[in-house]
Amino acid sequence: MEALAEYFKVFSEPNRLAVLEALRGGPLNVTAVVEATGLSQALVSKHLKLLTIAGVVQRRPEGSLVFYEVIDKAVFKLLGQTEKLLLATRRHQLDALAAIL
Amino acid sequence: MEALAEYFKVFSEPNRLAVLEALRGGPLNVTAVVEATGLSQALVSKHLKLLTIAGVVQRRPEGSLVFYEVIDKAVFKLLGQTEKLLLATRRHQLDALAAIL
DNA sequence: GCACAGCATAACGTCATCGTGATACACGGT
DNA sequence: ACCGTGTATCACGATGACGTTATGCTGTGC
Repeated sequence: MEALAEYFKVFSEPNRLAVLEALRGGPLNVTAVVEATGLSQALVSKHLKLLTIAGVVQRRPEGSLVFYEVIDKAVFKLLGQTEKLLLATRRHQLDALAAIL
Repeated sequence: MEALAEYFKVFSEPNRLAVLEALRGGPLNVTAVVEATGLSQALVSKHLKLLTIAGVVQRRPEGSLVFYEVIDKAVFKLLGQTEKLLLATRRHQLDALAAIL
């Protein structure tokens, strides 16, 4: 339960999700992620480190560049399913609201 | 993306997950959740409020008691799948470690 | 109408996380 | 060996979340 909450925390940050999303198409180096997301370099570096430690992403130095890659693309499936549940939840809320009004 | 991160944040707290877990079997009133989790009453109340606002849980006063119930049990599916992915991730990490040693 | 149980909220201290700006480090090219 | 690009890290301030203790509120039974 502890560990599960920690894992969820990894995905509970908009900028971190943006970084992940940038990596959906395949490996990118840090600067490319910076350009794709519009975030500061320091911030991207931090988030990538976190994602690496979390085991979501893999670090691969290549010459003077450092490429990052999503290890298990199933994370994107998780993101998708979570979004789906989120939408269903919003529907329920609207239904509940409609039942009152 | 914003909203998705917020939604993930709902599940990124051990005690909140414990509260959810307590509700897996069906509706419970606050005191019952307190007993099931061992958390303080005030804390349980807060987490339940959060879960309610998030649309995960539904509040239903019944006499002097207040029952809470998980609206869409699909959340438990989400928890399960996330845990599965977490385990797979751990496996990858161990594999990577083994490849080095 | 009172007392009590159940639940919610307020106020507070504490701690973690986020983002930034500045700086250090690593590598390749010249 | 030096410079520039790319990346990581540090130090800092700000913000927000969590948990506790204490107090309020609501409904029930006497």
